[in-house]
Amino acid sequence: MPAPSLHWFRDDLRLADNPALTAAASAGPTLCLYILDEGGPRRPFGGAGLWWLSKSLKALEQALARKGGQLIVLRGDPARILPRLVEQCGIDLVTWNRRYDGESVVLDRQLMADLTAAGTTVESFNAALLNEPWQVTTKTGDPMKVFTAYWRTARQRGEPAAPLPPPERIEPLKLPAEVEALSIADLALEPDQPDWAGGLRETWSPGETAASERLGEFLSGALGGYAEQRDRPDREATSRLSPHLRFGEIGPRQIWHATRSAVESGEAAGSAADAEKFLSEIGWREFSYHLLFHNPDLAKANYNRRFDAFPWRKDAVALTAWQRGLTGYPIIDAGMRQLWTTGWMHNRVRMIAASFLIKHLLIDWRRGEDWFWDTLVDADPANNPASWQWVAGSGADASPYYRVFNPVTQGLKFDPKGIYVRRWVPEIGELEVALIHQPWKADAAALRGAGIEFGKTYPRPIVDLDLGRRRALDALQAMRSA
DNA sequence: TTTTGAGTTGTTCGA
DNA sequence: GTCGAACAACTCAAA
Repeated sequence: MPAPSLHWFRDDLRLADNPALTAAASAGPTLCLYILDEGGPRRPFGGAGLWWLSKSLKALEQALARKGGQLIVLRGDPARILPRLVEQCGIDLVTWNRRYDGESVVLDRQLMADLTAAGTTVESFNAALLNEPWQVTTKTGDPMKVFTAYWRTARQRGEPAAPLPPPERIEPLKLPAEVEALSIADLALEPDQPDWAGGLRETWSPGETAASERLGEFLSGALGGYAEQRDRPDREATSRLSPHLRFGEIGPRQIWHATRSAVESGEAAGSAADAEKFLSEIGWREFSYHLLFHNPDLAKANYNRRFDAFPWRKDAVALTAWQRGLTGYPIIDAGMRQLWTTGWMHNRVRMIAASFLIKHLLIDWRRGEDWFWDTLVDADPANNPASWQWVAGSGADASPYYRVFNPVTQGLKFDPKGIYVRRWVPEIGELEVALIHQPWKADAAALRGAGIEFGKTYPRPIVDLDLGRRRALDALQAMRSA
């Protein structure tokens, strides 16, 4: 007896390895629903995230249509929309894939209770993680707090399940006339006036198909040498899968198995060591979700509460200079402009830029986390706060306090020829390699030759590195003795 | 309960 | 130019 079912898409905008969609589609005619969550307690998407979402929903709509299905889009508060829709459409089965941020956990739990009480079956699944956050524990059953121990324990649980194929066919459920579905364009997710998304369009292809192609290209290309090259922002040495993962256009089980089989069959360019390094990055994503689930206020509160006494500075001028890529430190300015233009920043540069804001400028990590949340296409409720707290030293597995990245040293080490800087900070591009990461050391002739006038074409450094470093170490001392 | 070894991503100094 | 040590002390995980 076919049961009218509803699959609620959230952070799982794909057909393959989507257990909740598969369950709904095999039960009977299926209403495929996306709700733009507005006005509820959940953290709203940033601008870059909304852009990606609009493209990803379009790709999902087309993919569903190829299977006979239809994407229904609504906007508003899911807690109000979903129960009414279930009643209006006579739905017997509601499915979704689980989310792990505190607000979503509360909302989903409440919805499950309400719908179940009203006589609807609700089934939730795991599409986002290799391991549920509660499945990896210490011997005493506590959440893990150290990455290496976490990842070792997670690995000992065995291979992740094999990914599911997409449903062969999705029978659409006819909507009653009183339900007014929107088009994706109605959501007005893309920037209009001004249209700042040109760099995003040039850089990215959202959607499940593109995600799968990206993984394939990575495995047969940049995976070779990944362990060594992944820190080089001047090269195409990373997977660039992060926004696809963020929106669930691809899942970690698919990545895991594709990587393993590509290496074993010899199709991949990389060694087993490269694959291990890459998969451990997936492990960091898992660890971040583990931390978020067990610490729902991860984006708001210091994981290590001793940092509540940290003497942050308020400095709107410096914060703006950092956001706009006008700090006078080329590697940082390059990263911040790459972020603004493409919605993405190389991970190594994220660490350098974050360390600079937190330590040299002494600005609260939450200001930086907010900015990344708004501008990153991969802004993730777990990865973003966990990584910022890690750099700040307030997070799990925190770095020693004296680990203050020097933007010149880091630039010379990871962008040795200045290729990355020249690409994003072209106004100093004529400087020779020795000066490209420290233009203030150029003499008058070199500056004239490169067409640089400090304060006009490019800023002087907004803070002295030695002063900034000492001030950061002093601040940590002050916090410790507070 | 106590003890012990270990812990993503660095910088600077001085030999 | 290269290399090792110091940086200062804390928490976690497991035996």
